[in-house]
Amino acid sequence: MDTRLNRCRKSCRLRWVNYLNPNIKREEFGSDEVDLLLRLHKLLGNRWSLIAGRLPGRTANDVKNYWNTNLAKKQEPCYASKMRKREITCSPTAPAEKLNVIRPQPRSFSSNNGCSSLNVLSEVGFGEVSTKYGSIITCNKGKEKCDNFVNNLMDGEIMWTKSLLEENQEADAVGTVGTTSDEGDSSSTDSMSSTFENLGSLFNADTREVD
DNA sequence: AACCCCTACAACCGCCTTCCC
DNA sequence: CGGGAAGGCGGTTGTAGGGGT
Repeated sequence: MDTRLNRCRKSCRLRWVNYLNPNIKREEFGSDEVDLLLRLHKLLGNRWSLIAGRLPGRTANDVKNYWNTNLAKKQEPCYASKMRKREITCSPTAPAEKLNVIRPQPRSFSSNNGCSSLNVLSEVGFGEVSTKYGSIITCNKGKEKCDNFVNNLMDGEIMWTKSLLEENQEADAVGTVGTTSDEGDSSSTDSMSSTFENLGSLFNADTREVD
C-alpha cells in the first residue's frame, strides 16, 4: 500500500481546520446554536466563517453543511426536491444572496497603531471581524485607553450578540431584513454602517457606560 | 441479499486577498 | 510597484452509510 498521500498545504490545513482540530464540537447543533445561526445568516448572508466565529467549536464547513442539509430546507421547503431533480445547481443558500450582504472593503492594519486592538480582538474571538471589518472600525484609542478597552471587550462581545439578536427580532417583525438588490455592493455602505453600529459601540466601550 | 434512494459531511475547486521579495 | 506564494473563503462535489423495498 502506498502510504504517500498527495496532500498539499491547503488540504492539510483544511483537514485540520475542519476535522482534526480538537476544539471542534462533534455533538449536534443545539437549539440555541440553531437560533443564533439563523439570525446570523439572516444578518450576514453566506459568511460562514463569520457565523462560525460566533459559534464556539463550530467550523465554517460545519455551519455551511448544517445549513445546507437542515436549515436551507426550512427556509426553502421545495429545495430538496429541486436539488434531487437538479433543477437548481446552486447552493440552497442562494436565496441569501439576495440579502443585503455586508461586503466591507478589505483593509490591512499596521501593528504600530498605538493600541493593537485588532490583535486583541483576534484573541477574544473577533479575529474575522478584526481583520475583515477593520475598515469600518475606527480605533482611535491611545495607549492609555487600551487597558480599559480590553477590559470592556468581553462585556462588549456579549452586548454585541445581544444587540444582534434584538436587532434581528425587530427586523423579523418588520420583515425588512433580507430584501435588497442583487447589486447590493454599491449600496452596502449604509447597511454596513448600521449593521456594525453594534461593533462600533463595542469599540467605543471605553467611552460609555456598560449596561 | 441486492438494489435504489437519500442524507450528512469531508474534501475539492476556483477565486480573491494578503504577504513578501 | 509588480509578481509569485501562501492563506482563506464560499460554492460545489463525491461518497460512505443508513433506510426502505
